[in-house]
Amino acid sequence: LGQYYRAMHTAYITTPVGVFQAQFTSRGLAGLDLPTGRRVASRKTTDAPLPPVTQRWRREVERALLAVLAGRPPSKALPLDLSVGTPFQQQVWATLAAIPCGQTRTYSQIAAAIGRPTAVRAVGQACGANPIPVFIPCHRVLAAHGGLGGFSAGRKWKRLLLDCERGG
DNA sequence: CCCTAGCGGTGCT
DNA sequence: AGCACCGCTAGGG
Repeated sequence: LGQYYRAMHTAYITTPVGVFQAQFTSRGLAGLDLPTGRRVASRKTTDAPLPPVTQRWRREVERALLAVLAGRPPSKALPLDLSVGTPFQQQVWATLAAIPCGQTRTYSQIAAAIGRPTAVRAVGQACGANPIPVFIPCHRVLAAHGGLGGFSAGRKWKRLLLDCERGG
């Protein structure tokens, strides 16, 4: 398996809706920060030098992000590093990753899917701890009775991502 | 619509 | 050990 470097490399990815910030470890994409209104225009967006593998991953993430925002599912799976989570969180995140594009689930359904039907609120917390939004699609999890539910980067982003996937 | 009680994982002390 | 968070939910005004 080789050595595992937890140290992160940061890369900035510019899109029509703002500048995303990606963190990479030696295993792949480990974190994605969505644009926060104030960072969009003025913040520095120049990457420090990246190792060649990371440069390639950066291009893949950029391509995938632009595809998602254009309403198309990404063509290839990205290397994701989800090693930071607890076992419970990793179960939740794996279940999120299995929700097909264009579909949604409720927090209760996720809880049932991992065999903890009453841990609904903990599922919500695990969704909030998801370090790779968009690609671990926590935005596809909605509240039980038609509510949008929360989103760590703000409900505005949740709606935008859902609109991208619904509109086609 | 609101409010409330109950829920379970996580992190801090 | 205890305790205060939370992207929740079902039930009842």
